[in-house]
Amino acid sequence: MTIYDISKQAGVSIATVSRVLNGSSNVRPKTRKKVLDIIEKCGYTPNAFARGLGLNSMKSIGILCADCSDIYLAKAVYYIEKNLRAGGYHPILCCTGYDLDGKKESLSLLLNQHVDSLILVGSHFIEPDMEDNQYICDAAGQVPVMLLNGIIDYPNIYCTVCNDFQAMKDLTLLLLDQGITDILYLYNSYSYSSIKKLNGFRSAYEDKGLTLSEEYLHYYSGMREDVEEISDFVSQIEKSGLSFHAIIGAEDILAVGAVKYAKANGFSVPGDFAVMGYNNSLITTCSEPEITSVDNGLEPLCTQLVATCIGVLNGEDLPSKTVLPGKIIHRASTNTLK
Amino acid sequence: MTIYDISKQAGVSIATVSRVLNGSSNVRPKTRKKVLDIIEKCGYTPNAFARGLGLNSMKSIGILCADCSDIYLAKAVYYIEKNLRAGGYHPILCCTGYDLDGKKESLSLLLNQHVDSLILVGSHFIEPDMEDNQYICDAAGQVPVMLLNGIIDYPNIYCTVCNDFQAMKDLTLLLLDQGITDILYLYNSYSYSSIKKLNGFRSAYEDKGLTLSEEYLHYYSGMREDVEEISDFVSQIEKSGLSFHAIIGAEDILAVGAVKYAKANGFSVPGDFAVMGYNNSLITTCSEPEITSVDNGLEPLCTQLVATCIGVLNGEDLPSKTVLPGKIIHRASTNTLK
DNA sequence: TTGTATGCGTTATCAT
DNA sequence: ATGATAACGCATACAA
Repeated sequence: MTIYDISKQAGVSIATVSRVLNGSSNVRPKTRKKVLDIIEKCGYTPNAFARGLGLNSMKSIGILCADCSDIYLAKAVYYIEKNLRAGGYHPILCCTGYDLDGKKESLSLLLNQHVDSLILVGSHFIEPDMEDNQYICDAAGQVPVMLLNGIIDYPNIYCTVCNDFQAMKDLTLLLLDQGITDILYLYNSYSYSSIKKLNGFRSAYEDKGLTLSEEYLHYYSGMREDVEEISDFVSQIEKSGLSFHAIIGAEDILAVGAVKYAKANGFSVPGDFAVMGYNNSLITTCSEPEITSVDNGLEPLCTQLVATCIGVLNGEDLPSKTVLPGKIIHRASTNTLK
Repeated sequence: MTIYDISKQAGVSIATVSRVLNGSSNVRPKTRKKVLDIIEKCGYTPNAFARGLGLNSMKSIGILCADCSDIYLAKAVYYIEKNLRAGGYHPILCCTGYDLDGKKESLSLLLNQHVDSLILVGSHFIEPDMEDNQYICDAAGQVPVMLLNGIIDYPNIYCTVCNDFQAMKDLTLLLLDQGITDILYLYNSYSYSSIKKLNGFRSAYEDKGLTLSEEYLHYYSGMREDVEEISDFVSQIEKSGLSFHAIIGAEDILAVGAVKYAKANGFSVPGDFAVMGYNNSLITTCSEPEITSVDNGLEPLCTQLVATCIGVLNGEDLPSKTVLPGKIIHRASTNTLK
């Protein structure tokens, strides 16, 4: 069933059928109806490949994410997918893994598929060494590139980010304002966001005229989702002689591990120390007590990103950087709700 | 940059370039090298749309899932994506939502994109009323359809499922064998898997010659991921006068809610009652105590499914139904580890 | 082993 | 308002 079959049955040329299909105004209403009726009757749909060849686009968008089974990235993919679909685009998903080579290869794979645009989900895509981001800039030479929670200042690259710096700073200030200044800070990544958060943490101390001792900063390099291992990690830190009255995890899972540590060692949260997480994911409410966390507004972030993406594809001139605020969600692991 | 440019530069015809590109053996090594060198030099890659038009395939596969932000479905999508990529296929993701119309529309969308095959992720796709599954059978008329954790007996539909019946039965027997027979069973779906699990639960009682009172079966219809609401739900049941010494959640989140209920009301788990979940997802270890759960072998399930998918596309004759076993993971919420 | 010619199903540019 | 026809870039049957 092709456009020729329809044109024959309708007694018109394929050009007219094509016009009807694409909503061209230059078609007599009567002709349009006749053609539409036949299309309906035959259940005809245009061949997407041929259409793609002609238009040089299949309205497909490549979504790159390190690991779509990650609870946070999965949510991002979900919102992005929904918005893209609503805009008439087809998302092609590619989970790249966390290493650079995998990302490069995935990106090239999608470019070969002739996607209309690329969406890079998560700050993990921005490497500290700018040279390692060159492949992204190169890609931007072919199609517009959207970054979620990452910044690269380059033509045809559009960034949508949460103000993680400010959110983490506010979170920290909540504790400092209560006089809690010995805060154990746990992080597990050197990604763009992670660095922003750490800077926010530092900045809170500066604002209060306090000096932050580096020994309170601890990088966890174990299994991402192994709560037990994280708990042990905290235990090690405590045994090394460090004392603290709060723990901030740069990601929720670290905070969950901190609560586990408390339970395992008979400490009370927030009695003996407060615990805070980041991302406001489901696991903050699975924990006991539930964990105060930052909602970084993933949904509006994704909505904004896709709007920019589609806008750019439509030739609109849009700002290359959008920053949205985070929001602190108070729960029982802290005494911050006043 | 097209195949014509390459052919000119190499001084051969486009047919030869095409042969080189597609690994045809009938090319003189010298010619092949010359062509490959030029391709390399120019960084040429064939146009995917034109290729798709000619071959009537872009090696793309539609992945349908109700909600890829669901912790379990996200993992499934992850494994499936990985295996498809490894097989040289491109996954087009479509989150359908849980209602039938959304599923139908999504499926038709992907079919219009001319995917080579469809993968339906999760038992939610199988409606109790077989008539409602007709659109899936219709789709199977066009491309092979793969079902993860669902069964439809129909030509060109291939099913890969976990033996949820047996796994839930085994889980229940662990309790019955300990003399715990008043088990509160929580479920939140009437999907294919959910029914299988419930049947497994019932069957365990039958095997032991016990009669199961229907008042122990409770359907939770609230927000999927609202732990607080689930906790309240259990509280209501208890207040209605039902007494129990174990709670089985047909999904982990229900078990997490059960543990919350215990904490909120001063009960000890597993002292006052045991708690069991299903899916062995991350949240079982975020809970305190950690929750005994069934690992339904999602990774091997997905690997098997994709292997079948690619096999079928290659014309192999493969079984239309594969059943893999689940595995109980013992944790502190039960006294079952002997 | 290599080249020629045709088809794949559209869209778009001309004419009419 | 409508029709004829040329791209679009590749694969492939057929010739040589």
